[in-house]
Amino acid sequence: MGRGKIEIKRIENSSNRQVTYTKRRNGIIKKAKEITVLCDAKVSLVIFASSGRMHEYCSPNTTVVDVLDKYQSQSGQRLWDAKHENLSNEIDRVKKENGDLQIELRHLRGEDITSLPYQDLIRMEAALNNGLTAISERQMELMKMHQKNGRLLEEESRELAYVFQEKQQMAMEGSMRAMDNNGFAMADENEQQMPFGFRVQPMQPNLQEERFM
Amino acid sequence: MGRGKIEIKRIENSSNRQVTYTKRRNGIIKKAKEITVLCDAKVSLVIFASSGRMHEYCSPNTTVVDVLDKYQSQSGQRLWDAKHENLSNEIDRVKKENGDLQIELRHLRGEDITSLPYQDLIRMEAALNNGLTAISERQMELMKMHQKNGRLLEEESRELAYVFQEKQQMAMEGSMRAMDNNGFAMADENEQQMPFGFRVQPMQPNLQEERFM
DNA sequence: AACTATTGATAAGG
DNA sequence: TCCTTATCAATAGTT
Repeated sequence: MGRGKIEIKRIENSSNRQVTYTKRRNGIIKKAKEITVLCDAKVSLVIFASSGRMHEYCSPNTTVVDVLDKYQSQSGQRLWDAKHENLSNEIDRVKKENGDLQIELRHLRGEDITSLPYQDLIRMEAALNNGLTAISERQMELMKMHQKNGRLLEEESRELAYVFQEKQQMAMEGSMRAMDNNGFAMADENEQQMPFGFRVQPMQPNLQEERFM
Repeated sequence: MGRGKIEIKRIENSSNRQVTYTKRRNGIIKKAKEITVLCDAKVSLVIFASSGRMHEYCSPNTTVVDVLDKYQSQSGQRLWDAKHENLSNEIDRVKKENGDLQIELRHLRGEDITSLPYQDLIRMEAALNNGLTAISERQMELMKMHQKNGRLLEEESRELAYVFQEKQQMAMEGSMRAMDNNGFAMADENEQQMPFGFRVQPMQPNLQEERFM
């Protein structure tokens, strides 16, 4: 289709090749558009020149993704499953990590601990005590700061006293309750000692602590 | 190019459309092959008939995936990303959840708490106390079971006693230390009360507790 | 599916 | 790069 017949083999002359590429690329794209309209077809066409430049055609009302989804399902080839798999694996991994963290948190909150071995209970107790120590010290710090700043007003002082009293009260009750509930008979020589420290019952922070900050 | 000119619009006659589709599809694929050879181009061509049947052409030594990877990088369009946006979003979500859980755990362990408001400290203290109560009670249970099973041997009994004594000792020391360290002067009317409960220092589970399980 | 008149695409040249 | 145009290729309608 031209001034002379040509053999279908690589055009060695670079500029001729470039010209032919442009002409034929336009031709193919035109044909693609025509078959789309004439025959109700869906076409996805991507062409790269040897230079690397890209041109594409995709039927209207479609995306390359749509076409390739259908392509994938019909060809049986997996186009993006490999990529997909990586992401899925990472999700699974992070979700598992998430689950472990949740379980750890639940255990630290005293939930679902009946299945834990004694050893773990000891470890958790240590960790919890550790955390409580740090928090208590931090609370102390905060209050010292308040005092130094002279912002501990008369009213606040009374509220603080109330909070402490409350805490102490709860701690006592908690200890009593623990004894009652467990009804554990100590060995003779340790009868008067309270095992595992004095535990307070959890409290709701519905008091005026907010006013300290 | 035929016995008569045709308008480029949908061919209403179904069998005509089917015939034209086949002819033109072959034509396009032939052109694609030719430009591949003549011009060193890479082509990915996927065509769907309105019937749903698919035909494709892809340059030799290439895959559709290769071509579309290049397509994606050059077009700036997101081919896979669109597919994977949901997955990516989920990863982000789960990772964030993960981070939050990690932070919560660190806080409960007493780490990075200096930035926390007083209110949160109170809440955490409550949660930790809650957990300790549950764990203590569970430890009690386990020991009662041991006793009932008659498996609390003479030696174990002595070890148990030792452990309790140790705990009690540490609790006392912890309280003293807390007072010393904080040096917090209580309001007059609360002088004799210990704020925030008695905190024991963390302990290492290096004793003989393991033998209980 | 094959044929062929006709249009369309394009190679080479300007 | 774009236009021209002779020539070849694709294909519409027919058989």
